[in-house]
Amino acid sequence: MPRTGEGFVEAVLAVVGDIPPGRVMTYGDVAATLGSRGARAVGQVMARYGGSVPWWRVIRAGGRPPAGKGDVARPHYEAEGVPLRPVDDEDGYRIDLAVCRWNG
DNA sequence: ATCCTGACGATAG
DNA sequence: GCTATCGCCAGGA
Repeated sequence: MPRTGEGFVEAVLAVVGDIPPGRVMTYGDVAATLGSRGARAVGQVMARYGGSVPWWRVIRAGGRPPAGKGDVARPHYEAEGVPLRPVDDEDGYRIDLAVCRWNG
C-alpha cells in the first residue's frame, strides 16, 4: 500500500536507516519497499531529509552514486567495504550491485 | 484542478 | 557500451 503524505518521508528514512553497512539499495528498491514506484519521489525525500540517514547507501539502478554526490559518497563506500568498480566517467567509479545490493 | 520541478527507471535506437 | 525519450511519483506554486 502506497504511503503518501508525511508517512512517505518517514517510511523512506526508515528503510534507508535499515540498510546495514556495506550494503546499498537503489531508489527504485526503496520505493518498491514502500509499495510505490516513485523512485524520483524517494530522491526528493533524500535531497530534503536525507541529512539524518546514511543517504550514500541509496544509489541509482545503474550502480552509480547519487547525482552530484559521487565524490562525497566514495569515501563512505571504501570505509564500509562496498565493492566499487573503476570506470571512466565523472564519478570515476561504479558500485557492484550484484554483491552489495540489500533487499529491505 | 493544472503545471513544473526533481539525489529516478525502463525501453528504444 | 552509449544517448534520447517517455513514464512514474510526491511536493509546491
